[in-house]
Amino acid sequence: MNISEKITFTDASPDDRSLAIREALRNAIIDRRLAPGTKLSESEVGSLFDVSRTVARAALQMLTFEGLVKTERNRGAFVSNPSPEEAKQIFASRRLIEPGIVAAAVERIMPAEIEQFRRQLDEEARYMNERGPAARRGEIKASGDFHLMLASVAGNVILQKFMDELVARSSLVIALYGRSGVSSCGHSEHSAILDALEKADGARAAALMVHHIDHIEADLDLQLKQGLGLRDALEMP
Amino acid sequence: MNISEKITFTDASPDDRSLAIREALRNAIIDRRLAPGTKLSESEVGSLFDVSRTVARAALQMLTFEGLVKTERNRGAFVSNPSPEEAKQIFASRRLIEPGIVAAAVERIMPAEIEQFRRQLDEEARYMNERGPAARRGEIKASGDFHLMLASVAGNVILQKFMDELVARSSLVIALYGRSGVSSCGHSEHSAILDALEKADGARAAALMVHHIDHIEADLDLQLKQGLGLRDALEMP
DNA sequence: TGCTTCCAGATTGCATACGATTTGACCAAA
DNA sequence: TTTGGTCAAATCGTATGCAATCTGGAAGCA
Repeated sequence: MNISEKITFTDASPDDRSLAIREALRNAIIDRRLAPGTKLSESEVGSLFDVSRTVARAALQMLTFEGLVKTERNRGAFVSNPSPEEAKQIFASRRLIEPGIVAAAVERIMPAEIEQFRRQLDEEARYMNERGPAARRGEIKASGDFHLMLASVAGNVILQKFMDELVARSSLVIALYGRSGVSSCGHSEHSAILDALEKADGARAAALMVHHIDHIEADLDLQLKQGLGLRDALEMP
Repeated sequence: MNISEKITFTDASPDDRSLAIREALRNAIIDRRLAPGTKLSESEVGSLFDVSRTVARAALQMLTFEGLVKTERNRGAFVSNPSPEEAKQIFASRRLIEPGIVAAAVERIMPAEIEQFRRQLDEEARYMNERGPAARRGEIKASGDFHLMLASVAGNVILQKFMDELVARSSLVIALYGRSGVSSCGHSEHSAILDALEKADGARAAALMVHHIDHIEADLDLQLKQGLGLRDALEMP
């Protein structure tokens, strides 16, 4: 395992260390530092973060709930290896939820937040112009953060949680099935959405969002993709 | 605590007992046998189900993730006491998701499933005509099950999980803020939705669903409601 | 060689032990 | 009566130990 970002526990999180571990693993997964299928053994995670198996286990359980990790009884936890079917469902869910989110965001967004979005887009652009895997990771992360910021502005905590899950799982899917790594048109589309937001044009923003999701999904190669996991293949009648 | 429905572990669930406990507690909560605010101590839950705190804790953690239980550090777990604000967000989420679910269900529903829905509606009607708290509980449960069946037919596992959470939390909200207990018009509206489904009229089914959700929410009294919990009141700036 | 059997190592599932934190009661003082 | 302080009981957070299960490879047999 290769989790460089060691956590200083006493620092940011005086309590609930399992939550911090969950966050660290989450970041590692959506950053692709942990590849799908990687085994996450309780003792290994525990010793990496200097905690007992108990708390490592709690973190893994949380990730399992989010769908980022799959656990098999008596075998352990593995980074999820979403099937094409799963991928389609993830994007179907997003197509359903995100237009509503931008519509809500239009009603509530404040000038200061628009400014924040602009800065976010600048960061996206910076990563886009850089080369190398680190920049790619940064780009994926930043792109996801755009959607999460929207959810945050929309002001519905429940939808925000759903989006947290959907965006994270999308990152996994893109890592697995992405043709070009990141759809390069993503940035300009984000930009267009923000423009519509600024003009308080909810209908347009929602429509743009649907197209945006379509484009992301269109950049995937969801045709059975040789692998399929072999184990999953047999479980699928 | 008053959980009559003792589980026979070795029976239905050879594995993962925490999952069974979660299910039992879930049912107790959405059936209102466990009132909002009730403390769910780890040791108590554990001894009730004849398991150690470890597995009881896991069950409570799952329920916390679903929003049915709130845990405070070093204090324990309590049945959620959703605020009016939370309630509004729950229904806003449902208004966003459920129309899409019925639309998807229209595309995939099979005759056998329609038959199943009819039986479900019959059961709803039976409870509706009975009197007494047990019938009320049955009615709430059956009414929620209708929505869950729809999600199941829609065939999107992720949305199904979201709906699981939303329906369960809705039950809690109705228990807390429901004016008439159950909106009596619910049954006929379910019936109308099913008719539209049968005629494969997706647009109409979706529209009916939105109205249905509106009606459920309209039956709630979400005006601050005296209580507010005192503790929550201070945490809310 | 190829196939089956069996055992050792590793890992999880679960229970329990111990320290830390909170709570509520009791008692004293104003 | 009310306020404030101290302490014991209860409960949670976490580590660890043991049994059950799975895996992989070595040995045995055809």
